[in-house]
Amino acid sequence: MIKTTIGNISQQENQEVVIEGWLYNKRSSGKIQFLQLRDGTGFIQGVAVKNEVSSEVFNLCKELTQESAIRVFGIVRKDDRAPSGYELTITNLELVSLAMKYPISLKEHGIEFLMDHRHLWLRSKRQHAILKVRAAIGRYAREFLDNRGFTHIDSPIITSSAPEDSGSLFEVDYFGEKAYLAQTGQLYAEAAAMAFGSVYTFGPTFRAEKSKTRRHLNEFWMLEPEVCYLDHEGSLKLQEDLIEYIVQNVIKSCTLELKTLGRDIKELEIIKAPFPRITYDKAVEMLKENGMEIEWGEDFGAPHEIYLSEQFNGLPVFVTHYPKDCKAFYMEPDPDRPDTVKCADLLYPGFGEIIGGSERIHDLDILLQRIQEENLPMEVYDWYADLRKYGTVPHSGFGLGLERMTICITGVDHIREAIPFARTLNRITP
RNA sequence: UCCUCAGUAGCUCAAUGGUGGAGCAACCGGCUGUUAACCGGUAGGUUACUGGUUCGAGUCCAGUCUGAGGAGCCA
Repeated sequence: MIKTTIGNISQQENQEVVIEGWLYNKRSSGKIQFLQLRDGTGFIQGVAVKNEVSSEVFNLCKELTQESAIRVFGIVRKDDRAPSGYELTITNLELVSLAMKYPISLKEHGIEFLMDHRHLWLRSKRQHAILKVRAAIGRYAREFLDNRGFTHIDSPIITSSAPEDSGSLFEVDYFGEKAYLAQTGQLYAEAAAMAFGSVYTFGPTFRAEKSKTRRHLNEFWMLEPEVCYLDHEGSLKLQEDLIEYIVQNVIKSCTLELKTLGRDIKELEIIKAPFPRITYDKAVEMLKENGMEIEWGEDFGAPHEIYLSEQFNGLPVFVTHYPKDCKAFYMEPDPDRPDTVKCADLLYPGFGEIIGGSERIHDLDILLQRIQEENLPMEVYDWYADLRKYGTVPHSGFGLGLERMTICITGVDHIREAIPFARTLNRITP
């Protein structure tokens, strides 16, 4: 008798094993019961035949309710009728706990109902697959950077200042003083980069925007690499290598999950560096040629980004050198085009922006001038300006949205399914 | 914040201004290969809330609440 998991079941063919899990679903005839089991690592069907098990076990099968916790003993059989290729011929069954009437059936449900039951919805096949992919993305992102000698630095979540002049910060009380939940770890990453060379932060960020779209969360996870002595072009190379590494490894390790999600693998296999690059100027030109309304100097809306993202044979595209008025104060102006900055957004086909990044201003005077131009409170950026006083160097960084990356790889249509417990405009529970 | 739409059984949805129904889930029974199994039966309702029009309102009108889709903001 071997204790095993469904994920490893192929190694136990024709052996008697025990699986500890839950009843996902059940179908029965008078003398045969099909138990759909799950244990967190996968799904498998257990078959109990009346003549081949004790009457106690067969009757217990009949009593089982959806999501009851059970310990299932059986022999692993290869079976072409099974979606995963394997079945379990049940020999014995232990009830760990009988589930009460389970609210989520396998039929259709509305999104409000499902989000109200998110704590249970996580158990369903599709949600399970999405979150396995999300975990893999985070794992490969860290692996890629760790392999390149990056140091993982945690930036604070409670901060005293607003890095960008927006009213999009969640306010918290900090011993009687106003503080805010971080909407980026970038400024801290820049400080750490000057100490460690290449760093990244990876943590939750918060935006108090009353966004109501399939692309926005009020709490989301962001990977923010920051590298000293790295210019704009070097940053783009790092970004495309990172995306390629994540996508190609997820294809390999999450085959079953992507199949569950009905994802077309071919669309993912072609995601390999280098990615095409166009300037903002060129992008505006393309949009105008397509008859879309846009004037130079305006930032792109969702329809613009989607259109641009789909013009490059299924590859993500870098849009570089935006007008400086569209972008954050800390971005390095392009000496050849001082009205633009050395930045890039990476637009994923059919989705839009998944990365935003730039070379940072490293010159103290230019930084102070930009802070002034944007009417930002100078005292807030005191320590940030310090980084330009003591051995300043050119450096670049970017932010990758974990949930957006998850959408692009899984193909799910709404970002609330790309995070375990979404925080959105109308939802803070469960 | 703006625009659009919706709210009826636990869930997903029907119901011309005229006796509120079905499928699934639950419960009882049947079936030895089911893949959201199937078949028969039972039970299940303050039609989101408040007010109005009407002989009569789930249905029409006004307001409120809740949610969804889209826009803006961005990762």
